[in-house]
Amino acid sequence: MPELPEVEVTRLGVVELLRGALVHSVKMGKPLRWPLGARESRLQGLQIKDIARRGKYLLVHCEPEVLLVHLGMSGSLRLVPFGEPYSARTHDHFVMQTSRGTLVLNDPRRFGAVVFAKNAQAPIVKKLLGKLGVEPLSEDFTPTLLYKALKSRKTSIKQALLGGTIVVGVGNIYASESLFLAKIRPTRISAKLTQRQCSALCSAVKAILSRAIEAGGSTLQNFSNPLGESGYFQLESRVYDRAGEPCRVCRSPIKHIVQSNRSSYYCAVCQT
DNA sequence: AAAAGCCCCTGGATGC
DNA sequence: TGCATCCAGGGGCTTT
Repeated sequence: MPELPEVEVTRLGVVELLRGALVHSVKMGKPLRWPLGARESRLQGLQIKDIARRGKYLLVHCEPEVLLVHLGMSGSLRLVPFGEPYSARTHDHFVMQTSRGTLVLNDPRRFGAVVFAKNAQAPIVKKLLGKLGVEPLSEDFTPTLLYKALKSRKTSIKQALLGGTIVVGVGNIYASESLFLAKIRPTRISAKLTQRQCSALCSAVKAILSRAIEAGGSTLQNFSNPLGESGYFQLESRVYDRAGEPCRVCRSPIKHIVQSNRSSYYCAVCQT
């Protein structure tokens, strides 16, 4: 579920309420992708100063301690406001009670993680965040940066986008959607993109991701924010999961291919 | 440095 | 109804 927009919507859904909250207790369930890296009791008494995001990681800053939260493929956070009863659900694997409410990570597949770091300079932080590319919605992500980064890559543009070392946050859905908007086939060799195409792709990524954030996080399934608020309208997919259906621009059937075990969708007429 | 494969895990959809 | 198979929004790690 979670690509950058969903992670950002998640962040926006918890940051105001949790800023300033004191951690009362932490309870881990089944093992997630990585161990917490500290005793649960080590988190007791921490005060949440802010919640930031880097790529698809949420950074719960307690100054100097940091909790890195990743939603993996199937994770979601929910925040039960203080005073309301928390009732455990299947796959709740991280439960943190605070003075403002209970923050819960629910993750059926357990590819997600909550990792404790003593401070922002800790080795685990460097290991997980150190090689990440630029933020797609920042001014750092420019056509020039993209062009230069792609120049040395022999892999397809779809895989380069997904890789996360050039630009972060573009997942499998939005990669297909961005490439459609930029009129570039997912199979195109990265190094062969022209400057003009890089410019179009850079703009497309920014447009697709920011639109999805505004829409409240679009996904195939219903996505609700951590307070359980639904009502977000579903962002219409242009190509993702639309194999055989008519292109919304030219009506020719959308193609489906597999690239390194991930599905890609594109219009063979609109995208070159 | 870059790229390709493997793996972690559960659940829903599909097909026999 | 039961069971096997395939597929799914991610990404770190190992090997080439």
